[in-house]
Amino acid sequence: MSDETVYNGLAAALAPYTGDPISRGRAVAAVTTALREAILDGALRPDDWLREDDIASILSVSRTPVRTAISQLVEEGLARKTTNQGATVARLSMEDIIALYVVRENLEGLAARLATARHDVRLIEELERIGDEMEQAAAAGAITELANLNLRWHRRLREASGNVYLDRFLAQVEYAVRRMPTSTFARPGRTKEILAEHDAVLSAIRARDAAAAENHAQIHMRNARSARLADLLDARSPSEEHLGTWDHGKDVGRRSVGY
Amino acid sequence: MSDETVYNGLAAALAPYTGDPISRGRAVAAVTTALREAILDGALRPDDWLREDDIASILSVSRTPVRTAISQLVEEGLARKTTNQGATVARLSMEDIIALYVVRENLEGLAARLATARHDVRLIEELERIGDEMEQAAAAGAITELANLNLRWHRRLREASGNVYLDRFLAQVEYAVRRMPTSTFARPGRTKEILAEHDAVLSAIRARDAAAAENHAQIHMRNARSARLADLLDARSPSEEHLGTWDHGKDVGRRSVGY
DNA sequence: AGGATCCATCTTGCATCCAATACTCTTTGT
DNA sequence: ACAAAGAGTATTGGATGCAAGATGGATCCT
Repeated sequence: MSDETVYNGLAAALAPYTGDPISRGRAVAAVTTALREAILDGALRPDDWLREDDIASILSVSRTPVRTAISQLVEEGLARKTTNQGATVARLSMEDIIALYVVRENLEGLAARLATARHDVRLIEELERIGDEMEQAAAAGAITELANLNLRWHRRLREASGNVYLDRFLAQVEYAVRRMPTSTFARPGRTKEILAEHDAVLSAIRARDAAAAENHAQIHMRNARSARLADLLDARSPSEEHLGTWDHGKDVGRRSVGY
Repeated sequence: MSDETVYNGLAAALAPYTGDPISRGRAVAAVTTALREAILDGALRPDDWLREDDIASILSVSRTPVRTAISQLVEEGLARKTTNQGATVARLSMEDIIALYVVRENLEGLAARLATARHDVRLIEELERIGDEMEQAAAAGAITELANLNLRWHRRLREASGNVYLDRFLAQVEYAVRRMPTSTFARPGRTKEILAEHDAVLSAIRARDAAAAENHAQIHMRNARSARLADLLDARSPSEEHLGTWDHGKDVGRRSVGY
C-alpha cells in the first residue's frame, strides 16, 4: 500500500466538506465542522484514525487548528485520544445507544413541556410546516430528506424550550444519534408512526397541555428507541455488512445499562 | 497600575493550583484544571480576562496548552471568546440559574431512579457514609466541608446511574452550580433540610422504590432551587457586595426562562 | 526456535514565531 | 469643540520547529 492510499480514504471522507475557502479566525470551526459531519455521516467510521498531519494537508491548514478541532470532538464524545498515539473516531456500543435513548426520553419530554408552557405561536406554525414537508417527503419516499426534516423538527422544539442547558444537552444527544448508520425512516411503517407521534406532541402544544406534550414526547422517544434497537438487531443477524461500524459489544445485555 | 499588578490578581487566583510540576502530556489537563477550579471557586470572577500569555507565564508553560485549555472551558460553558480579543470568564445570569435547576431537577431524578433500579449495595453504603460525615460537619458548622461532601454525594449518585450520558450532563450541571458565589449550607436551617432530603432519597433506594427515589430527588432539587434563589435575592437587596460577581440581569423576570 | 531487547520511525505534545485583527489614543480637519 | 481618520499597541490565530513517548520490527541472546 503506497503512501497515497493511506489517506485516500480520509481525503474522500472529507471531500464533501473541503469546499469552503478557510479564512482566518474560522479555521478551527471549519475543521471541526468538516470532521464532525464526516463522522456523523458515517464517512469516517469508528476506530478510524484521525491523523493531524493528514487532515491538515487535506484541508490545507496547519496542524494547530486540526489539533484544536480534534480536542473539541473528544469533548463532544465523538473521538477518543490515546497519548502520543493519536485520536480515533469513538465507538458507539449498544449500551451507549440504550443509555442515550433513556436520557433522551427525559430531555425531549422536558423540552416539550417547557415549550408548551411558553405559548410560542411561531413554534406551532413552524412545526406544522416541517410536518407538512415531512408528509411530502414521505409520499416521495425520500428517506434522507425525511431524516433531515426530522432533525429540524426536534431542533426547533428544543430551541423553543428557552432553556440553554437543555438545548445544549439535546444537541449533544443529537450528535450521538446521528452517528447511527441507518435511518429508522427506512423501516417499513415507521415513517407513518413518527409523523403521527409528532402530531400528537404538536396537538398537545396547541392545546396548551404541557403534561400531555411531555408524555407524548416521551412516548415518541420510547418508540424511537424500540425502532432503533430493532433496526440494529436486524442489521446484525442476517448480514454482517455493518460489522466494524458497530461495536457489537460482547457485553451487551450482561450488565445493567441504566434504563 | 504597573505591569505587575495587572496579573497579580490572576497569579493569586491561580496560586493554589500551580503546585503540581507540569509533566509532558499533562500540560493541557493541568492548565484546564487550574483554570476551571479557579473559576468554580470564584477566584476568577465573571468577566475577568483570561490572557493566554499571562496564564502561560504564571503556570510556566507556553501559550499552546493554555489556548487548548481555554477552548475547552469555552466548550464547557465556563468561558466566552471574542475573536482576536480574548476570553473572559462567562457570566451566570439569574435566568441561567433558573434554567439550570429546571434541567437539574429532571436529571437528578432520573439518576436516582436508574441508580435504584441497579440495586448497588455499595452505593447505599457509601451514601450512608457520606451522610454520616455530613452530619458531623453540620455539627461542627463546617460549611465548606459540607459543600464538598454534598458534591461527593451527588457525584456518587450520578455515577451509580450507570448511564454515561447522564453522568456527563450532570457533571456539566455541577460545573455551573459550583460557580454560585455562596453555599446554601450557610442559610439557617437549610443544612438540616438537605440532610433530611438526602435521607429520603436514600431510604427510597434502600426500599428499591425507584419511583419514590426519583420523586424525592426532584423534591430535593426544587428545594435547592428555592434556597438558591432566596439566597441570591438576599445577597442582592441589602448589600451589593456581590455585585459584579453576578450578572444581575436587568431582564430577570421579563421573559420566560423555561420553568 | 523463542523471547527479550534495542533501534528506527511515526505521531503527538509543547514551544516559538509571524501575521492579522481589534482596540485605543492621538491627531487632524471642519 | 467634536467627529472622523490614522497610527500604534495589545492580543489572538495559525504555522512551523523540535523533542519526547509509543509502536513495530529487526537483531541478538539463550
